[in-house]
Amino acid sequence: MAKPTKLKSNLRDTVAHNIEVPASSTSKDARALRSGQALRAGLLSLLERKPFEQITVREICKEANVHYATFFRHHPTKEALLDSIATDEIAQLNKLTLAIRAADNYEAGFQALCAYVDEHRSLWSILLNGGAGSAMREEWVHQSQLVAAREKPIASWLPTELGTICAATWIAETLAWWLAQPPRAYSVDDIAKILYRMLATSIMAPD
Amino acid sequence: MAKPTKLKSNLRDTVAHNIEVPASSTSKDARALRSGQALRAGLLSLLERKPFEQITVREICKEANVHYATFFRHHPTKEALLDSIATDEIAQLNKLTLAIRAADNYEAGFQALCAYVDEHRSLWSILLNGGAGSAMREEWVHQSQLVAAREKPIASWLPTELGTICAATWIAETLAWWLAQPPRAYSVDDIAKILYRMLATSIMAPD
Amino acid sequence: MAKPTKLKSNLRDTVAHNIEVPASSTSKDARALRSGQALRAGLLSLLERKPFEQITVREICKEANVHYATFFRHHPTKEALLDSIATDEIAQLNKLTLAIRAADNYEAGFQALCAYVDEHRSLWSILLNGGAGSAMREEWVHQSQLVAAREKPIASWLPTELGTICAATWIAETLAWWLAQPPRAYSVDDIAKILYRMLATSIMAPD
Amino acid sequence: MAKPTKLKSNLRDTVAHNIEVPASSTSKDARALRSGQALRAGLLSLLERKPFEQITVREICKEANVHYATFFRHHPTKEALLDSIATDEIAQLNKLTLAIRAADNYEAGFQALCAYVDEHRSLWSILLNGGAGSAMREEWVHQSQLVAAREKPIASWLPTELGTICAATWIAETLAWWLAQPPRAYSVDDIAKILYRMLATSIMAPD
DNA sequence: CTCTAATCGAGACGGTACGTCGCGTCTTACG
DNA sequence: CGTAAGACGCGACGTACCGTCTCGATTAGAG
Repeated sequence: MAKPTKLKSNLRDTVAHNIEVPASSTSKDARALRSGQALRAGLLSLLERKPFEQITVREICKEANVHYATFFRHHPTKEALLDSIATDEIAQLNKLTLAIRAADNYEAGFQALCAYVDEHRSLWSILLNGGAGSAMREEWVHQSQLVAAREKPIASWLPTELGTICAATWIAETLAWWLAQPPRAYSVDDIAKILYRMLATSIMAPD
Repeated sequence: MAKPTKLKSNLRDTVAHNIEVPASSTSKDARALRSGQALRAGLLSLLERKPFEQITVREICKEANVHYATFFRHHPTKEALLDSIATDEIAQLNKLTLAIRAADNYEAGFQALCAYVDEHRSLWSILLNGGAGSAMREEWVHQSQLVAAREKPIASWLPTELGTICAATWIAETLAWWLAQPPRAYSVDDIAKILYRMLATSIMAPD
Repeated sequence: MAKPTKLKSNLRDTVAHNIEVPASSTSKDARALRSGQALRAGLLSLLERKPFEQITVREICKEANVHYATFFRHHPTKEALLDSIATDEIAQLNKLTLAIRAADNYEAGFQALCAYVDEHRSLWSILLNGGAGSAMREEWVHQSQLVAAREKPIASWLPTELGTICAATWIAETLAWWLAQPPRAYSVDDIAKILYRMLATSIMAPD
Repeated sequence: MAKPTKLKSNLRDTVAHNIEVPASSTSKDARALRSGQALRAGLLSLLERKPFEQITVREICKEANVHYATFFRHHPTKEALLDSIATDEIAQLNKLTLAIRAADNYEAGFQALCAYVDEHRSLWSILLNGGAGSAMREEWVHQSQLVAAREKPIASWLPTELGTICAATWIAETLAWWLAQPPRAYSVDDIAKILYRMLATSIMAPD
């Protein structure tokens, strides 16, 4: 059954837009770059204050000082903008997440993951605890599924797909909780240890 | 930070409606009951086919054969309707979920939980995997937090709040995954065992 | 070849509107009537000041104190509104115009025509000399053609079709010119005589 | 009262353009000439198929294989382009039209007029019966008025101004009708005779 | 036969109007 | 005389052209 607000899904569902070709990636015009970045910043700024669904394209444009029509020259819909913001970071993070399994040293992997998030604390705080939290979680699980599909299962007692879901969900939720705590309540080490212990004793536990 | 699509939050955010007093709870009129149930059934029916945000009040009314204006005599908004559908079931389920901790026999607790869901398979399939999945998950976690706040922590190495989040999320995700599988692929027993193994050895484990 | 701004043609060209059924004719709601009349008056008022093509639906609505979306609940396009204003009057006038040929007394026919226009001087002043002048002329010729097609030709030296065009055009142009003159510069009688002399001795003259 | 789509009026109404100086007249560059001619041809080609108002600057450019921005280096607006196409021809034709009154031999004058139009049949077919028909008629009457203002009236029973309007309108309508007929249905001679007979027996008739 | 300046293609951008859609309120007229 | 039907104001949606404005890349035509 369709996950409603999944970013990728929404992206795929968008009908053809006849306007102009979105210039998101290939543009070399300095103006286009400035507009694109302003829109990103504008959306992130709004996500600190209100849920994504209540954010209007017009609001993003006003926040970014970019004309309404210009928005659609960059992104076919506001979901696409959120996705283009999120995809890079999620992919980056997912790389670390999945690297954990490949590495011999799980603990070091979690350590790297948490350190990375800590370095981009404000951004990830918005992404996970801001107005797009649930969309981000879904996208996270989705991307994890894609990557995990190419790996071999771990615990035989736990269906691979479900295992991936739980692992991804667990990491995302933990990080979200962490970022919602007072600044220095928990160190990178603390969280890495929690993550490790939880996964090692449950999902990754041998049969 | 605000959870965006949380049902209760949305409910609380609704501004005053000058129309008539919502008849959802206090009404004794037979017609009002019939309308209320028709609206519930209508929304559930639509949730099987499309995401909640894309469902229109007018659609619900058409599905329920209820006049548009009548909808607002029962619920101030469509979120309120979804909430009124979900709250009861979630509370019911949450009672079972939390009862697991109280019970001496964890496995029996999970068994009861899964059996209950299995009995209401089609409803829960819609709620968890239908168009309101993410809202349901958030509401679930939210209610779990409320209940768990009154209990005493278990594992000292795991912050209580995070433990609750993890337990609620994992159960919800596991059930959602289960309900998305082919009808009889996994038995009530299978899922209960998985849940037990996942949770009992980690969250509920002593320090 | 297609007459571009012909009102009827534009009407026919309009694609399907999915909004709600236009309530122009059958509505009994007092509010709908008030909106409809306000829109008519608004357009006429604007036509005194600027060409039809430069008039915007939004302007009409502002002038009429009617919401933009409401416009389309009455008319699929601004051309349709103009048409619904014009058709009645043109048909009325055309009846008189064509009646001239049927009557024994041409002069009396022209007299009646001019008297009618004089009675609705301000309206016709707007229609013929306002911002919709050329559209009105084209519609006039068009309707004349339709009616004349059912009559038998008069002067053999002049192709019927061309004769009709000429008659309709001349009458329209003469009336337009008349209405543009200072109020009492020419009497109803003067114009009736001019029309009679122009048309009776040429178009209606036998071979 | 303002004639709405009159080309000259539209031209006069255009606000200052800060772009570059229009190269239409003063340019000697071969490239500029080529662009200018391509735009003229493009507009005429489109006018065969659709009304002027529905033609887009971008369409003209695509038709002419000229870049959009280049259009404005030649003409401030599409009306200006149409005007620059039409003015020459109308002036040419008007010269012949007015020459009729000066010449002793009216019939020869009409003959010359019709012959000229016949020679440029395809162009005038577009101008009069194409998508800019009504604008052309209005411009025609307008120019006729300007020239006629310097002449002395003919028939005392007919106000000069109205006489000019009717004459110009009559000629324009007749030519338009002629050009809309099958290629060789009416000869140059036929039309010249019709024009002559109509005007001689009505507008030009002595008191 | 350069080289300088005019011309052009490409396209991002701010604007304004379009017509559609769903919302929630509120009036009516009907049964 | 209460309720359905639905007109209405509202405001966001996404599209379409508009005309302005950099930019480089050519390509004349004057020195």
